[in-house]
Amino acid sequence: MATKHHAHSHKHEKVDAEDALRNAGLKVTKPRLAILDLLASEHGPFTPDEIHVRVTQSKAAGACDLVTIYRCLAKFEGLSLINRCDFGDGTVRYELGGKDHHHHHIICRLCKRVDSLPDCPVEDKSIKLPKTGFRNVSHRLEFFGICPDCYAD
Amino acid sequence: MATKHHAHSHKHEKVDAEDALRNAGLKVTKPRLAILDLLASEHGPFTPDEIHVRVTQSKAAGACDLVTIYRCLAKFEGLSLINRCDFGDGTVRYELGGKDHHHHHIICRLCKRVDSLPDCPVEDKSIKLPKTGFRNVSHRLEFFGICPDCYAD
DNA sequence: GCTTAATTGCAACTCGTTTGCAACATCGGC
DNA sequence: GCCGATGTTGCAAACGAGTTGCAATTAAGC
Ligand SMILES: [Mn+2]
Ligand SMILES: [Mn+2]
Ligand SMILES: [Zn+2]
Ligand SMILES: [Zn+2]
Repeated sequence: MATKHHAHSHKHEKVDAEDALRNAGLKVTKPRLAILDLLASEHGPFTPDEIHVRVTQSKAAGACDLVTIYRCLAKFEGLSLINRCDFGDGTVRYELGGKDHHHHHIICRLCKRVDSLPDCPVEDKSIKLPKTGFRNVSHRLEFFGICPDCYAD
Repeated sequence: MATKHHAHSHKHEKVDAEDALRNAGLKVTKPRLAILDLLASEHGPFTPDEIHVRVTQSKAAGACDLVTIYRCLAKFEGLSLINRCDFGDGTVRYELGGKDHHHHHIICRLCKRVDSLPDCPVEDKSIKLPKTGFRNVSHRLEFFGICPDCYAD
């Protein structure tokens, strides 16, 4: 259930991103491919600024404006191509996402390192949510602590 | 375990807030009392702006600057007198807090109403946190949904 | 190729929050 | 009660992530 190949393409790494854009009804542009390629190659999550720096430095796409990064990310998020993470530190972060990529993170309070937690404890253990009368309930859950590297003092 | 009375005070409603400030080593000022009184009388949580409006309108304390609200809230939070809530909507909120006031919220995506959930499912059910090697782990958990009032269409 | 609609760059803007600094109020000591 | 040291406040200016208007550019369909 992956890796569909275009008959005439020689750039295999980009086929997935191109397909994703075409399927979403978006035009295939250099900045968009570069963003999707970055997020596919590193889990992140990355801030728009970090994405901008990396995309601009990458040979693939020449420099592009930060505004373009913001606008692409907004589009991608609206189409559920990526997930937005908010760790409450004044900037947002993005990682590749979609339906079945729901997961959570643990962030080191000192070095800010972000680890992804593979399982969602809310879904897994069917935590008893107090009956609130709310419908269509989703959740946001993040953990904070001191990572092994940082408590080696 | 509450309601210590100052021998000479006639303003009984303010004794708690005054004690809290004195115990924290902070000077007792009108804006600080007004903020603590507000948070003691309504659960909130409130944005700094909302606090500013209510404090300024309250007869108790004359107008004070928004900057003062921010500075008081920062001090209070540092001393764990209040808790900061971040619902990811571009502004922060505060409610009375401290050690044993840990709880979570469910926010309506439409009308933005905030309900407090009395129990913490993470602590209650000792959710098996994947062994991350992190120490001193805390968490942030919020729920989002459509409240009963809003899905009456 | 040509047309049209989407995308981009640039500059200006928004808005929550922070900071510098001088005026001021609180508190402990007298 | 007054006084001085220290903490607190108001005002204005700055900050920074994110947004918006608009003209120039480019991808996509024919
Ligand atoms: Mn992740
Ligand atoms: Mn609450
Ligand atoms: Zn989850
Ligand atoms: Zn909890």
